[in-house]
Amino acid sequence: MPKTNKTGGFKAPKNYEPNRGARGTKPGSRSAGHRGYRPAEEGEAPRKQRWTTSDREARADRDARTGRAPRDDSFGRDRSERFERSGRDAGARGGRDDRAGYGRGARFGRDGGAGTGRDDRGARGGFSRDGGADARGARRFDRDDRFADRDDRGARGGAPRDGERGARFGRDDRFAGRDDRGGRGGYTRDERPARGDRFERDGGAERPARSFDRSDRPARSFDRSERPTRSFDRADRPERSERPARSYDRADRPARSFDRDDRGPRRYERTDRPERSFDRGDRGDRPRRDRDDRAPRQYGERSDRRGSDLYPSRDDRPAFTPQDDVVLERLEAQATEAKDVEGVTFGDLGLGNNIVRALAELGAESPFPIQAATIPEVLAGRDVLGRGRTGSGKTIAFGAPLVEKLMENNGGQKRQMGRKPRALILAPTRELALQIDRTVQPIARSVGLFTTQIYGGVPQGRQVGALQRGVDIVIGTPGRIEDLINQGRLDLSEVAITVLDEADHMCDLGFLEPVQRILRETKEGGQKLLFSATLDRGVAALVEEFLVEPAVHEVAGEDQASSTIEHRVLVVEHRDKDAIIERLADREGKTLIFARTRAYAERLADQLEDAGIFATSLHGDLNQSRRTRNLERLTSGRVSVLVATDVAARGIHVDDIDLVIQADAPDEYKTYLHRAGRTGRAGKRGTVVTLIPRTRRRRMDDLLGRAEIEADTTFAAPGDQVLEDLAAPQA
DNA sequence: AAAAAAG
Repeated sequence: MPKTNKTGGFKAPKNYEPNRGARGTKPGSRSAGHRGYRPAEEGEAPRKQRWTTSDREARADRDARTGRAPRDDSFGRDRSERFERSGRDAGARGGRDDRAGYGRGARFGRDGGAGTGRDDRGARGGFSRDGGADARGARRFDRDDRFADRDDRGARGGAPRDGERGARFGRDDRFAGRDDRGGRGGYTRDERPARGDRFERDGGAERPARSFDRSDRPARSFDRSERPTRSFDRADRPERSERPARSYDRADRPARSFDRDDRGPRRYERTDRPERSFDRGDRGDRPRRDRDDRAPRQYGERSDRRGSDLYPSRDDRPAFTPQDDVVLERLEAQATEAKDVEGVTFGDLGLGNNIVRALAELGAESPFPIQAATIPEVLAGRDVLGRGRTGSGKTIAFGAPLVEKLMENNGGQKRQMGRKPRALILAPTRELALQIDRTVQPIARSVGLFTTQIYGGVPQGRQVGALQRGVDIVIGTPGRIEDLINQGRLDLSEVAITVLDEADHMCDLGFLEPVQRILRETKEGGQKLLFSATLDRGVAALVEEFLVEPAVHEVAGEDQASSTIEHRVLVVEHRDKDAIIERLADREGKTLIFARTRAYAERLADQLEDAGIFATSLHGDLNQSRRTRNLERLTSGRVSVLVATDVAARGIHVDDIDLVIQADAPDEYKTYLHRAGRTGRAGKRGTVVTLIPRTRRRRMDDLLGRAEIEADTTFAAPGDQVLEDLAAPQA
């Protein structure tokens, strides 16, 4: 057996950035406290330490407090030795050490890294280059040629792609590499199944559960009794909207639909939730199964419970202390309805002419409800919590008044060199930071203010340069911002307005503390704005420390029922999963596929490409330039399918995605809502298809219940009509 | 599991 299969050894080193190593930088970080740290041996002098001792202490301290696993130094050392052996590029990967556990050793351990994967293609193409641009260019052509070729190719049979197409060298190599890796000589493409075999092992997360399942057979016979409904369901599909098939499903949760009708926009105000206790009791009947089979779920549920009050939780035990109750109360939102803002203009809300014009140029002629609700509050200087469905215009809701306020407080000292930033916008992903800047920058420019992006994954030189010239609004991600603060290159002491986009995500474990530290750097008494599509008590830690009597706003009637998104759940056999995804993705229209891991996202993208579908991937194993480029490919329509991890789940806006496929179901209902929010934007129709194994049905039902989503659940196998229907373009 | 930090 190949030694690498556990870590997905065929995966390419995504962050390999050949241009860095080519400059002759030293390999890997060697400073104490870093993963690759190795005390000087082999007569090696300690490397330059970029972080100060206090930085590292702070980090160690934080790691301890967040319960992060101690760094695995042996692994790190092992790896860094490999890097050294490979004799290049290790320096380029420095900062990524934390992520490493991920098949990195495997990737490099084999043969010094050459020729094992996609990235190396590019590397090989540009090995002699001095700058990354060439390499990237070469790679792009490589890809594009491949697409161009595809049409000519007709059947992608076993015809080996020979070297006659120089531009595609990478591809061929990749397969060669794969053979190697699998330890399985010279199969042709037709032998693909072998690959699936390996993948199955890879996706084996469900495997153990399966054997358990077997002992749980009662559940299965139950399933069987449901089977007939499958054909029934299909026959009925035209009237799907009526959801006849649901009725049997509903038996679990009778109160839900009732509840729905009853519910006003302020869902969280409901105090009686009969169905919940019912649920609990039901579960109590099978304690054993819950414990053994679904430990992770219990965990997930718990965090939901703790974190939710804008969304109903299915728990009626007294889960909060009096102190929590205060927070709960503070989070009660004022609901604004669309009709409340009819005829209101941005000017009416208090924005100046320049800004109104800039907004019009961005396509925002009149304010959306969330904007009408929050803009006056922000202008009045209040702290604001804003919740609005994805795509409801949150960026403008905070961006426009923020600019207006900065302008008002300009005090005549405009555009001073090296002036300190006066506003900060934090986002959880780089893509989102970029996207926010694309909206905020034109607004800021319209009144002569400057923005800059501060995020990782790119050289900091330009960012530092911009700061030295002086900017008014900093937009970025926590890591680099904190880094620059520690370097003394970013001073937030004049920041009077701070915005947290996707605030609840920023409060997730691991994100919260950097965010808190950053907020503490900002001006005391500064205004704080928290926005998200799913804003719940998870933000309490921030609210308590930083917000003073915040105004809480949401948009009335913005629940899933009024959404333009249709939700479907497909129960599939694991072995069919890839084929089903392939069928669903082979369609007109833009499709976004979510996978749980980077490796799976990459593999799926590969598979789809191999099937002749224009697909690409987006995840944290790609370097930033490729992340940006791949996202742009979907935006521009050069590919129609993007396979992404949850890096793309929140906030990312791409026009006209009409199908979202969840290759792996999310663990949290909020994740579901955010992923689903990538489609059905601006009132357009969209479909969300979630693939689950049958063992996950109940868990999925619970999740949908928390998200207040009604979804049809059907069994599906390759060749089923339901797949054709779902793949059909949205009307 | 993923995200976010290394001229």
